[in-house]
Amino acid sequence: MVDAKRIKPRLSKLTSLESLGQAAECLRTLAHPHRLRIIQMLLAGRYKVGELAEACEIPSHMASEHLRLMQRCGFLDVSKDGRCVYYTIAEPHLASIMACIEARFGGSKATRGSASA
Amino acid sequence: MVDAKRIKPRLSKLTSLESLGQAAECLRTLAHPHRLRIIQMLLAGRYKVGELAEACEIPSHMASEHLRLMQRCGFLDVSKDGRCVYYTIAEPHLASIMACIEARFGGSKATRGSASA
DNA sequence: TTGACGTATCGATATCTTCCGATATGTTTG
DNA sequence: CAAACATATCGGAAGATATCGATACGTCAA
Repeated sequence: MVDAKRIKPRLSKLTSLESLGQAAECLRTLAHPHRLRIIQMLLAGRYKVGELAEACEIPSHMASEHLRLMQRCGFLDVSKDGRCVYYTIAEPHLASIMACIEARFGGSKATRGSASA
Repeated sequence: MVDAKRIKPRLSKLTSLESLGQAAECLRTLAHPHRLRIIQMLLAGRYKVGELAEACEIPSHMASEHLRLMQRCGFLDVSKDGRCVYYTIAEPHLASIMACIEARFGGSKATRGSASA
């Protein structure tokens, strides 16, 4: 081995740029303080749009837009009850990503056991 | 269930909007296919700018910009060797976040054991 | 029905990001 | 020294995103 090349690990297991593109889209959707808070709340309980908006200190029509964005990329599900609308977590991986984020940025301790990193 | 209210968990442990703002910034930095690939490679080995650029299929001056971005937000460290420049992972949490991303977006199998879905 | 309420949508604007070509810097080789 | 090389920086064009006020829609109560 003439080469430092030997150290080079299996590039074979790189995620395809296409998949990374999807991942990047999801991360961009995630990358907003109000949306992070919404997800954090939704991982912990059931809230309607107005409550989420209030917790984020934004008008509810803006919470609505954030929610629609996250719904359209598969993060959330919707259900209506009278004139109230409830969104729920649809993508289970959000829990572990949120755990990573909380591990790095303080906030809350792990919700219940099973924290990954 | 009249008492959906009962389910409301401690909002007390919400991460502050300020911290979520920082988290969002980091996520935005992460949210790019070429940057994700660069991080994935750097988590696995040592590469110079040109190699990273080639793996991302971009001109190296663009890899350079991505690297600078990630360095400025604390993800990477730099070291020079002759006319080559090596970047290395400076933020240990990147490993766990990358693991989450890989768990969700296929690409590579878990680095060691613990495969999820 | 009317009005109040909760949520959603629209159009415009301000801001940020990505990408590119051109060019600059620093390093090694001849 | 000059030329080749690896990397970095600059300026601008194109596109994406955030936010806002206005307004529309569906539901409930009187």
